[in-house]
Amino acid sequence: MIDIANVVGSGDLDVELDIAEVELDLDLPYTEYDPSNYHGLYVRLAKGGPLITVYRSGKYIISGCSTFELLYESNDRFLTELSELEIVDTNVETDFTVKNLVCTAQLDDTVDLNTLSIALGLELVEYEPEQFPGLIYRPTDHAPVLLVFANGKIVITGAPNIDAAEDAFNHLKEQVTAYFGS
DNA sequence: TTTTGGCCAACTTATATACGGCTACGAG
DNA sequence: CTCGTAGCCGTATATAAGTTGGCCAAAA
Repeated sequence: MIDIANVVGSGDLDVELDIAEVELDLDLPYTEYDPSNYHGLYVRLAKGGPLITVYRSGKYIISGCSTFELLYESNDRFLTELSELEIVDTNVETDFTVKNLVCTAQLDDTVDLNTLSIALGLELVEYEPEQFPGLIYRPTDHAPVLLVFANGKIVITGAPNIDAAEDAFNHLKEQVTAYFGS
């Protein structure tokens, strides 16, 4: 079983924006625009909620969602706010899509990461415990990258959808089972 | 030699994971 | 004063975005 920690999506409003003005027009309590720090406008619809980063080009990113539902709901609310200000049409098509999923999972047992490096194939693994305690695994036939920790905890990142994340995790489990036995 | 252009990389955000190092604070 | 602990930072991963700065080379 894997859990979603973060979902990231992006879309395109297809209009050039004066983001300083957009910040004023939105009149929301949790926005931030500091070009000396970063050129994107940060918008949160709720305190501590998902972050929407808006660019001059009209492209935007939503990150920090723990569910797909929250991601799409945030997108809808954001577009509603913008259409109420007549910045975009009510039925604007932004081609909003999920770009990255960060998930966590757990192996049944602890793992010796040095042994696992050999089992997975040294050319697909990065493991430098003095630099970072997790083993980094980039499977050949799976898009996600997996971080494996000695206590059996796993982080799966870079998946475009939940199936890709699950497939990558199942692949890792098969490798572990095949090499270490069940 | 100086200026200009092009290219690439870092920057920022969220998030889980965990380890070493550092700072700060409280207690003995 | 010293020791222990707690909390935070940097280490690394992916991804979208656009700007900016650095570096190198070529032209003036």
